[in-house]
Formats: sequence, structure tokens, C-alpha cells
Amino acid sequence: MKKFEAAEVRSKIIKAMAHPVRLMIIEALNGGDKLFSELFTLFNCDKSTVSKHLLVLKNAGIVSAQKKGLDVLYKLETKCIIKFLDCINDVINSSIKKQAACLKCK
Amino acid sequence: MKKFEAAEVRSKIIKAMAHPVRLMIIEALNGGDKLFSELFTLFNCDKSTVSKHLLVLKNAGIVSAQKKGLDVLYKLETKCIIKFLDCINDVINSSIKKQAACLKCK
DNA sequence: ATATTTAATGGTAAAATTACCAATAAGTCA
DNA sequence: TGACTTATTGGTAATTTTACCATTAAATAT
Repeated sequence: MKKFEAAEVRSKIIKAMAHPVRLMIIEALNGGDKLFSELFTLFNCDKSTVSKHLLVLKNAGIVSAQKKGLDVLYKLETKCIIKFLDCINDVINSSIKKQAACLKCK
Repeated sequence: MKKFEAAEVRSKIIKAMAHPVRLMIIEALNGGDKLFSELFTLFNCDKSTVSKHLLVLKNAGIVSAQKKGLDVLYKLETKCIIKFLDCINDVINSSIKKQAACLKCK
């Protein structure tokens, strides 16, 4: 596989994470499997919007879905993603530090 | 800070990674600091396009830039991001396995 | 000084993402 | 069966992202 193709596949997965609602879904599911109805209550947007965000995550292989009566149980398939969020926090924190240092210099 | 705001900040960082060219830049910089002119040769797109991708990464705090004569030296600020790429590979591999298993069932 | 080389910025058209509403599909229960 | 409940899909307008071309800004060298 060419390097660019590999990067394309990876970027699709990352793009699936790159939305605040989808990030919060991932974090919620890290605390345990959740029904659609439970996830839906976390946000104040349309039900169809949440459903489509979940579809994006499912297509990326990040979550899986399983019918439970009228409801649907969602599951986080890739726990390692949570570790990544710690790294993101590092990026944020070091940015904040630099901004603070910059203010001092003025 | 509200949960949603925190997720928004995080998603901005992740969005900055969510492009094949920007991912390849990150990987290239993980191998060591690179000049713009070196990075540019990796892609066959316009120079301004590469420059703008670098700006996105810089604004996200993922890389830093430093003038070196006519050229600019770029540096990866957050090495932990590379570990995340391993996780992404896990997602991809487990997706491939599932697809393979699915084919068997037919 | 000015000609040259290089990265960055402005502008813009095309493509992708997003969120809502309406309609549909899937399951439950009387 | 038929009424009801719930998640999903279709459609669409608004927003965002992207890539190129043209221009500008910054540094070097003659």
C-alpha cells in the first residue's frame, strides 16, 4: 500500500473522532455500554443527528451496535482511543503554558 | 469548563490531524525536524496547500515553526501523537479481521 | 539598490460536513 | 391486526474544508 493511501485510511478514522458530540459519545461509552436512548439524553440536538454521529463512529469501526428490543446497545470497540485523549490533553496543556509564558514576556 | 466546551477544544486538535497530508507531515516530523522545502517534496500538491496544512498544525499546537534563512524549520511539538497512530492501526486491523470473518460466513 | 528565491497570504470555486425536519423501518403490546 | 414507541434514513440548506492560482512578504546575493 502506498504511503498516501495508508494515511487516507488513518485520516478517515481520525475524522470520525473529530467532532465534539462524537468525542463525548466515545467518552461515555468508555464508562460502559450504553443504549441509544441513554446517549441521546446527553445532548440537546435532534435524535437523527445523534443517530448519524453514531453511524459515523460505527462505519469507522470505533463502536458497534446491537438491537435490544426497540432500543440499540452501543459499545466502544477500541479502548485504546481513550489513551489518545490523554495525549490531546497534553497538547492543550502545553499550548496553554506557552500562551501564559508569552503573556509574561510582554 | 462545561463538558461540551472541553470536547470542542479537543475536537479542534483532532480535526487538525484528520487529513492525510497533515498525518504524513506529522509522521515525517516524528523522524526529525524538517525544512519546509523538504516537507514540500513529499507531496505533489501546490506549495501554498502544504503551507496551509502546516498552518493548521501550528495553530493546533502540534508543530512549531522557526525561520532558517529563506527556509522554515518545522518541529513536532507533541510526540505522544505518534503513539495514537498505533491505536489507529489497531482500529484498522480489527476492522479488517471482522470483514474477513464476515466473508467466511457467506 | 534590485533581482532572485522561497514561504506565506488572499481570493475563490468545488467538495465535504453538519443539523434539522419529514418520512420510514423495526419492535412491542393491547 | 392495529396502535404505539423508538431508532434510522432521505432530503436539504447552511456551514466548513480544501486546493489551486495570483499576489505578497521575507531573506539572500549580485
